[in-house]
Amino acid sequence: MNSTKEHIASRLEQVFTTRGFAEPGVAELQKAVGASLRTLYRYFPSKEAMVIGALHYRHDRYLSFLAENEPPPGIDSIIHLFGRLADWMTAYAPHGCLYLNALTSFPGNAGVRDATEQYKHELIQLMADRSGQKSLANELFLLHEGASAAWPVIGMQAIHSAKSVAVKILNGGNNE
Amino acid sequence: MNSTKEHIASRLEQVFTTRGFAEPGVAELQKAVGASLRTLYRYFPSKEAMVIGALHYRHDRYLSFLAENEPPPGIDSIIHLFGRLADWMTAYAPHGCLYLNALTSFPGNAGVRDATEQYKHELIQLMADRSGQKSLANELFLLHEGASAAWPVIGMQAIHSAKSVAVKILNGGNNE
DNA sequence: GACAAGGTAGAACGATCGCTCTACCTTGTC
DNA sequence: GACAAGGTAGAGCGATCGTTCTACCTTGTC
Repeated sequence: MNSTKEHIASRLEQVFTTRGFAEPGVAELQKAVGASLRTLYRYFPSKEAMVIGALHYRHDRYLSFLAENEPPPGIDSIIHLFGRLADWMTAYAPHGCLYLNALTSFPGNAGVRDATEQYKHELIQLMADRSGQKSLANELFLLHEGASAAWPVIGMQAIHSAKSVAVKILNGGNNE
Repeated sequence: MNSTKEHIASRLEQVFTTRGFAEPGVAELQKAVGASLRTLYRYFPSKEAMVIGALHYRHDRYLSFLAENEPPPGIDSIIHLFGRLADWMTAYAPHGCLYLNALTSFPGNAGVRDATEQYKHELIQLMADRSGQKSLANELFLLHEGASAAWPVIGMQAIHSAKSVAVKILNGGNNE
């Protein structure tokens, strides 16, 4: 990705994060991006492309954010993951998970749905790898999504509850 | 609420449920409602009012749906609740929780935020009452929100995981 | 110093948006 | 049978939407 495009994607992510997907028009996006309308459309030829570009940019950024100072697989790795999630939500996600937001704003959009599918599979795989317990991957993913989704409603309590439940099921031994 | 208004609210809920909040314009809402534009605006004088009207209508409907055949408080009541949630999502919520959808479609809207706050508090109270364990109310609410939010992404697996985690923490004894 | 690549600024397009308005029809009441 | 209440049908408002376009300005390369 060339650097102008990357810069634009980064700004787009920021606008969608703070303003949602439905409310800002392309004029507002352009102003926030700081480039001309023509340049914006050169790299992202429609509003839909801007949305999907922002999602992919966020995904890459989130994965490397999670990986910082990552301990070896096991319960500590999951605790660390939820700690990173708390930092992420605080810093970058006032309105919750960007993917879920996009999906609910454009329920009929195929591009958004595909991007979300990919995001989901990679995260479930991540849960399996980092917990070391494949059978708990779905439950851990649910806790992750639940915490992100409930964040705009109950804030840090969402992460706290999710982490606490994660520890319980990881210590439970019985993997059902 | 008079019956015309109630009928309109019911149809509005249906449209927002299936089509989201951002995509349908007032013209589409009117067509789905089956009333004239003038009548629609008589009862809900703006699109925002239509959104909030639909949310309140859904809330009442959801609470009485959950209450059907409700067992006495305890673990069975929570299991029953997640069973009802599964039925609800299957029948009425292809794109997840209507409140979360509204909140993410209009992150800046005060009316939507207030309605969601009220919804949240009533559900947390419900969790406390039905589990009989006030200290688990937040965690149970998180599981409920997580299941609703993850539903469009992983479907019934979301409810299954949430219910299974709920049983684990209710049986765990240690309420942290 | 000609030229292509890629940038800015912003006018203008047709379509659609939320919303208001006029004109008329039905129904129940006195 | 006059009248108010509340309904339908749908044209039309100004504003905004996503998108395209023209016109001009850099910058690096041959």
